[in-house]
Amino acid sequence: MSETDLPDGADVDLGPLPRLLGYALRRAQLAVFQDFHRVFADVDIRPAQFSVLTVLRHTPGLRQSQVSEALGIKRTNFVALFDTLEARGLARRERVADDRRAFALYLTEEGAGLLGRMQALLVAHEKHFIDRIGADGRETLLALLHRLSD
Amino acid sequence: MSETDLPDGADVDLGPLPRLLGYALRRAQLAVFQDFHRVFADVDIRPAQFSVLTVLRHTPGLRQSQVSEALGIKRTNFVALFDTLEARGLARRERVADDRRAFALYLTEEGAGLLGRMQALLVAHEKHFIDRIGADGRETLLALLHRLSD
DNA sequence: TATTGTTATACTCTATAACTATA
DNA sequence: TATAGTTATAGAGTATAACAATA
Repeated sequence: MSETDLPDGADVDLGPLPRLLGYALRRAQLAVFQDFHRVFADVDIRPAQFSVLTVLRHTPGLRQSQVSEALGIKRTNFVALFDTLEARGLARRERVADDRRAFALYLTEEGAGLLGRMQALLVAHEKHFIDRIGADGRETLLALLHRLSD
Repeated sequence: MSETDLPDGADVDLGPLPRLLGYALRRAQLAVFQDFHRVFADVDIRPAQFSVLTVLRHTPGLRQSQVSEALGIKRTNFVALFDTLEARGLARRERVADDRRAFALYLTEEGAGLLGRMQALLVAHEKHFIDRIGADGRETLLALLHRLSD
């Protein structure tokens, strides 16, 4: 190994960094998203895509701008994201009768089916972290996170 | 406004999404990083740059690979990041005597000075969120986050 | 042979300006 | 004039492969 007494990268003391909310949040989010990618690699669904499909199942017929704004995705970036879902046959755009500029968004049957099958993956993914902090820890964490992002 | 009864984007019900750890973490991290950018815009320092400077103050003389690995930054991406800090005169590379492949990294006096002045910004930034969740909430949150990112 | 730092490169995510078709 | 969706584009952030110098 090393000739010095210096620790290797994994053991370096980060000083005050782990006490900073932003740093701790970034590391935690990275860990959770990495697990998401691992679990959902088979179905080739990324977090943002999953969030869109989930919103459409919960509230079908929302307009494109409503979905993108609610999820914090710029409407300009939402276009390609939804194009991908549509090209895969998981969701579709439908013209709105009383405003021909707008699209109403829906899951396809295939999209609903895939989302249904993904619930098992989602449970496994969440469980991986509930096992670390407990059900109570999860509730506490969610409440604190919501108060940060009000 | 709209002719329909549909809520606008900000009021769309996201369904089960806010109950998911990954989603809640992403939204919280976004809120905190946006505040970081707002507070540190004047000094033109980004979160990753701040983390490097902070580690170098706490442990001067670490090798480039140690810093990048400890912070979860690929060594290949660390090069340009540190080049920027060096070009701004905030940090420097120094050849290591017993391993001429490696660089030891240090803050410059200017870097230490800037980091010192940034402590006030950092306190204001953290306070913005401590005001929302309380000092106890912060301790609880940090503990939970660390257990997620073990 | 392995490691440290580097370059080149590509892919995702995010952000802004400008366009179209409708309202 | 304003809005919904779109295109083009540019900047971050992140990932891999391959190289030079050194161990």
